[in-house]
Amino acid sequence: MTKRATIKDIAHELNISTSTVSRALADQWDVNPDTRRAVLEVAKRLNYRSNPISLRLRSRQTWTVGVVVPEFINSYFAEILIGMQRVFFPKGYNILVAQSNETASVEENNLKLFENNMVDGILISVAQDSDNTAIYDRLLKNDMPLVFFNRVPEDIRASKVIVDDRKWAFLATEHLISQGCRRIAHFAGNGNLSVSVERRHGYISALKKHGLPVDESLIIEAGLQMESGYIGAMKLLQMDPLPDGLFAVTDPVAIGAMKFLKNHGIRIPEDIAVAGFTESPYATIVEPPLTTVRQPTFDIGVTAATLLLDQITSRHDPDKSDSWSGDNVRTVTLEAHLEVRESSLCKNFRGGS
Amino acid sequence: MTKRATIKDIAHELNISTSTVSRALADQWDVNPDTRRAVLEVAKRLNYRSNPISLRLRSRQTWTVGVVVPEFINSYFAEILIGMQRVFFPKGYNILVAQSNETASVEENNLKLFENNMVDGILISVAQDSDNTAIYDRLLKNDMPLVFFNRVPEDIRASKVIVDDRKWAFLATEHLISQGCRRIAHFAGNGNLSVSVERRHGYISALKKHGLPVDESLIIEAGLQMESGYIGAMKLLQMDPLPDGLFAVTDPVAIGAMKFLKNHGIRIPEDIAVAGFTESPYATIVEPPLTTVRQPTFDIGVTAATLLLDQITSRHDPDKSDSWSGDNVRTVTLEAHLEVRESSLCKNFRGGS
DNA sequence: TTTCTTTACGGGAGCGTTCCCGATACCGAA
DNA sequence: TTCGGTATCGGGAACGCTCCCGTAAAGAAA
Repeated sequence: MTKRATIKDIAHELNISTSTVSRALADQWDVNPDTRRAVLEVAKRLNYRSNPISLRLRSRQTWTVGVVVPEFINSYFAEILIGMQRVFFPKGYNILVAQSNETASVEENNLKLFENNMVDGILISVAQDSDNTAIYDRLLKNDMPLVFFNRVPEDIRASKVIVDDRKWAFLATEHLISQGCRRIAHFAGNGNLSVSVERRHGYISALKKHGLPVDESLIIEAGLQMESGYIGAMKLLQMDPLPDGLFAVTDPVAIGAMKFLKNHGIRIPEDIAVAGFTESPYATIVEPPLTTVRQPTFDIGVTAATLLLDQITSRHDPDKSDSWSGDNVRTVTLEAHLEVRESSLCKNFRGGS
Repeated sequence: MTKRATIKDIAHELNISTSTVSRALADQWDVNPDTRRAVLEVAKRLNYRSNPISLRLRSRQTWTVGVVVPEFINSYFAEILIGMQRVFFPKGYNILVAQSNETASVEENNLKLFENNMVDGILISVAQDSDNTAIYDRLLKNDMPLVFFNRVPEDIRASKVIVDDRKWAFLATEHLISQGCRRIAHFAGNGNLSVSVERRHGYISALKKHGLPVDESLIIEAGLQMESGYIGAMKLLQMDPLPDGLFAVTDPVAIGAMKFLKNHGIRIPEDIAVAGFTESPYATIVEPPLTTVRQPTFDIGVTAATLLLDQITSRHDPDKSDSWSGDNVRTVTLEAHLEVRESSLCKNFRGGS
């Protein structure tokens, strides 16, 4: 009852060797159909299931991959994780998840944990204040399969899965302009994070394209979460005149700002139009519903996982093993979608149909 | 570079046996301090880290636990998972997470996956339509450490971590009554789910205690997600007169209902006061902010994980091994908190300070 | 009959580690 | 000198499995 049947039990029962049982179970050619049948029957009767640990020891693989995310209570990364599961589970891989809590040192510990556990590969979206480039480099040098997604370091030669943050920030800002906004503020994320930098660039180039002045005082550097939205909105309120548009680096930031502004009698979108980034369920809950850029979260997970899986399997191929020439380094850019909602429908449309 | 140092490498380098190295690393008594020092030095130089797989094979433990949740994009279960991580990671255990998507068959597959992976224990919150009692029984009979949390089966003799759903539903309903509501509708979850049953009971007994009639037509059985809120609200609107209160089985249901009602010109809380259950970030985002019962998610995770850990470790104790007498079966009930917000502040308070 | 090939199976090493047990060497005591 | 004791170490099995290699039996080809 409590003891799990092993290959030895089957062998003993049939008076054959473990080798033969192993071959029968593995459906090899050099085993008599009769014995194979007998083996399978006994295996079924004893409810035999192979011991995954021994297989891992033998194959010198853990069949486990590690995923590091900044957090996963905001549904964005949770959805990505589901996409990754869809790829790895059918292939017999397990997934270990760790949160960096936006902290570089925690991220480093997570990576060490994964190394000690000898994961076969790592998927990572870097923390807000991360400067762990040296660690990524070491991992890559040690031949650890590694794929970045969503938040990626600039100067690392590794596979990445992203959306074109700059492009979609540009389009979101342009949308605000098209709605009649002329003084558009931007709540930017922290400096060195790829998504922050790119989205800020997109914002600026949209202004430039449409001949609007780039006013640095309208760019408020805060963070990525809701509290940052509050803080930014406080500064916003002190401006005279109030900007007529706001492009926030993330939805939570936008929502935090909206809450603060509404509490102070500012109407959205009439007084100020708002757009966020990275669709979340909140966007449809908040009032008015928030214009934002919807990312293909599930696909991001699937794509990143597939890239990693390629690296893992090709590593064991005798094809192109040690030479770096087997170029698995790819950057995949996925499409997104600008989800226009009421929070930004204003100005020339105001009072329209 | 690519090869990980083993105990053999150290032994070879120092011309001693692997046994001695093992003992030196394990800090045993019967090893010369000098050799121990030498071993540790070489280990450090070679960056030796023990191979977790071989340890698992030897110890006949996987140092892995499985967690089955209905979903984890709604932050509730995500927060619980973080609590579990806090317990297991420091002890060297890994966590495998699987979603049942509220489906019994998927849940069954998840459990089988965990069994095949030989997890040391399982934590589970059962799916909405689950009737996998036979499977839970089999797991328990096979000595699999098992702890239920949040959503638990009634008739299973296993450890459980819950909040008193009946009590808090009672208090939430009573709160609506105290606000002047006299015809309170209830959006109930599906029939057999523990939380649905208990919360419905709490709702009914609150009505009874305050001498209000229990009108079965006011109890609308839907689901647990936002769409159920829409559907319920549709039926609500057809009632004449409209109920003046609504207690929804979950926050998403409440929020879905609010959205529908607001779209149809119903004012909250003036026309109908609303309360939900299970705090989520949405509750503060939605307008008006939603009254709800806040659960100690992190503690639920910590508690469930601790109970499971106890079972796992005590199983390997020679103390009380095979006999069932070592009673690890416990039900822990954690406290919650009624979070009163504007969605339910009405009637006698209306127009007040 | 002899030789060769095919078919089917067993032996045993090895993955990395722990741990039981036996062996050696040295020391003081008889 | 001999003996029991202590400190230190090595040998080897074991965890469960795969896979390389060797080998026996049986049939086919010489």
